[in-house]
Amino acid sequence: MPHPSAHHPVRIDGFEARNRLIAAGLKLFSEHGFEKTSVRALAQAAQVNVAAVSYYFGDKVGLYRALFTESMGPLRETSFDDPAFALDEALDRFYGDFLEPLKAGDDIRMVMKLHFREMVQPTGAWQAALERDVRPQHKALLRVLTRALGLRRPDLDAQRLAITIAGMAVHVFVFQDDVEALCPLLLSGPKSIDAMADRLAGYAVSMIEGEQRRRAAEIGR
Amino acid sequence: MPHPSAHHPVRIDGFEARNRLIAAGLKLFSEHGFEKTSVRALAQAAQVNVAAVSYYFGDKVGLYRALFTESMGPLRETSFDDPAFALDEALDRFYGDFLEPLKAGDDIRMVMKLHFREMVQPTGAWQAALERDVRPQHKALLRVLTRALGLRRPDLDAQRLAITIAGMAVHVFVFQDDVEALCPLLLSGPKSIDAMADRLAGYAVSMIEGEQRRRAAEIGR
DNA sequence: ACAGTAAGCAAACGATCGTTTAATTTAAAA
DNA sequence: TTTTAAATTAAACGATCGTTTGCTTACTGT
Repeated sequence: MPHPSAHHPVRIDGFEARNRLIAAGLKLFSEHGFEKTSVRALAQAAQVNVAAVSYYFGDKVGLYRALFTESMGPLRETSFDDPAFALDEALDRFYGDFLEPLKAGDDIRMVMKLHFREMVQPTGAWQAALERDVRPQHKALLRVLTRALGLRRPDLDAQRLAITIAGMAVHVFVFQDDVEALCPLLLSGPKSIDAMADRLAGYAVSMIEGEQRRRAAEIGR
Repeated sequence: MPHPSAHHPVRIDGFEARNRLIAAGLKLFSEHGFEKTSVRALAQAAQVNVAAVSYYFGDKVGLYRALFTESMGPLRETSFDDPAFALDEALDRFYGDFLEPLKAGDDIRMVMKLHFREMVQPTGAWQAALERDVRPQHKALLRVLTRALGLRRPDLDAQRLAITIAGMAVHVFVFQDDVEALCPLLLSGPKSIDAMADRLAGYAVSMIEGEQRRRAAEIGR
């Protein structure tokens, strides 16, 4: 009775229950977290039997891992660190790409919420995603910054800048709900999100220019 | 057999077990979250009987609420928005005050971790703390910004700035572990934290100056 | 010394959890 | 139609959860 993902099943309609479980898991896990979502609640939301979870995914964490990896879709190509880009162009692309999923439907928003929930409550699935998705983006950003600051290798202050600039993008996702509660107009609709990405890029440019001045002044004295 | 917090108990040594439970709860809740921390694990860590939790706090969430409010200590006076301060002074104080708890012992760090964990996994205790602690800080920050931008009332772009500037401080707390994993030197020791607060204030100043220029250019065209 | 009360404890309670079992239904292959 | 295996189901499993129950211990005040 192993779940059929190993030896490909013949039946097609059986995957409908599987898909419904994925959808229900995405909704419930992102809403209430992994621990507070019971298998029975998942089954009820997906309108399947309780046993379907272990039947299709082995166990509860199997379902979690499956929707965590499957629902993320293909990894977007990141190329904002192309030396051909000016600094503001690169940052425009960085924030534009980063916040773009926010404009899509609720599904992707739930996936994002799941991911960033994992950062605070690591269940193990995050570590893999971090190494594969976040680390390259961070290193690319660090490359852009070292170039902008005229460094050969990133130093501690370049790291501080990179962490902060990336953190501004992350912040929009993580505290999405709080932000919307505080100021609903700030992230409503694609227009507002584009504007936010625009502003964030502007902020980052200002920060980098300020850092350039700070370094110049520090060398001067 | 109601827990003695209502009718103040006479015995003193009984509070030792209570204090140990608070300490253990602070540690375990901040490490593993509320759901994944069992009452038995709490009792074992505090070296008390399982029944002690309901004896002293009524139930598990009673312990949680108690340590959530008690361990936070007296609310710090926030006065960074004094009009007498220059912009950079105000922001220095803002980030300095905000990050100062990071320099203290592990206890306060755990309290902070608890608080920001609540933001992602609200258990209800957060909403009260948000209205009482965060909202005033945010409004004060907004006051500083409207003054710096020469506005009469905060507009959408001022809100964007405020959210981002505050978010940079929050980010340090929430992703403290990830940041330390990525670059251990960035937040180790009071010196590094002071430096981080210093840089963040500088970033914020740069952002605000950039925003001033952006507004001037927008009016110009 | 003795009564009164807070504190501490082992044990058990009922509920819910994730998971498994065994039997039945369904539908494609023979 | 018969066969075969996947899909689905109700029921139960063992474990763990938060909490409660009596009972014993230790201390205080009269």
